[in-house]
Amino acid sequence: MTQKFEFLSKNQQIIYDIIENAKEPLKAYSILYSVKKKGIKAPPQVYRALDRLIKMGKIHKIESKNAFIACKNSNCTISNATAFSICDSCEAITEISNLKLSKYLANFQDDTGMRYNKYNLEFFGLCRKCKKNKS
Amino acid sequence: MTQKFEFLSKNQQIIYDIIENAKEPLKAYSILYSVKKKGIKAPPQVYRALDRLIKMGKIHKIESKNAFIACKNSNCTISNATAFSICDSCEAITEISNLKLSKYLANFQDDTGMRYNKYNLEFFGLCRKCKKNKS
DNA sequence: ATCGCTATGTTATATTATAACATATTTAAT
DNA sequence: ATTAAATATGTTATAATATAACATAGCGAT
Ligand SMILES: [Zn+2]
Ligand SMILES: [Zn+2]
Ligand SMILES: [Zn+2]
Ligand SMILES: [Zn+2]
Repeated sequence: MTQKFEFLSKNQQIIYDIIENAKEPLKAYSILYSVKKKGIKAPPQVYRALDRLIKMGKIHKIESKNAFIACKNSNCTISNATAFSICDSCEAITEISNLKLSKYLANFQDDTGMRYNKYNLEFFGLCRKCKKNKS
Repeated sequence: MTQKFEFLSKNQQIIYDIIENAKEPLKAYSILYSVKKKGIKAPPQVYRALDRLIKMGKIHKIESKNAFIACKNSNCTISNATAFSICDSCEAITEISNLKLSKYLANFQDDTGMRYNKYNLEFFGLCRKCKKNKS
């Protein structure tokens, strides 16, 4: 297992498990609802865990959806370079793990010469299934 | 003037003018506050205008900041391909208009062969000024 | 044992965004 | 000009997302 030596606190572990086992990105309040039975009762508890999991690179936030997804990409445990594929029809979301793309973007500098240490890219289109259904 | 032949309704024009003249991206409720004197009183009026301006490509939403910025990039009046540079320190935000980048991303296909008709990219780093101030 | 740091618990509130419905205005067809 | 459809606006209420502020608990290092 590519298990990094990073400990999760109790709440962090509870919340990570839920996100990790979900089939789709989860919203903060849906997470809150799921963890009520585990004793986590209030939004700050959820948001604090989310913040830390993001900083650790264990999860990412899909900004255009306000939803959280577990990182399946052992490369980006630093959470500073993320790319997602989002289907406009069924909302299926997957993390893109493409070395050429990440290299291209990590090395990108704009016309003023500014360099970046972090990026987030969200692609939208129709996934295979939805494209088929339309044709 | 590269004035496109697209009419803005009264509220759309009021709200576009404010965003266009702002030095930085504006939040919806700060726009609402600014336009109270023009008779726009409620959030839905602002959000509706924002939605339509976005669809027209006249403005873009900075997803990571929930803020709205006028498009200065005559290319992207279709709003389907956006890239921004965001300074982590002073929050300066500018739209990146780089032909190589936009071509690369428009033609990108992931490992499953999926193609995209829209993307949004947000780069983070330190702008020139902030980098200087740190050194 | 005490200090400093991190995590947690809790209440209240701030911020962002939409639902739902009524009315008005514009556009296009008859 | 009359009507119908489509678009835009006005209005109230509420939903959804996120943070402030403060109190308490746990834990590791000196
Ligand atoms: Zn990842
Ligand atoms: Zn799909
Ligand atoms: Zn633009
Ligand atoms: Zn700066």
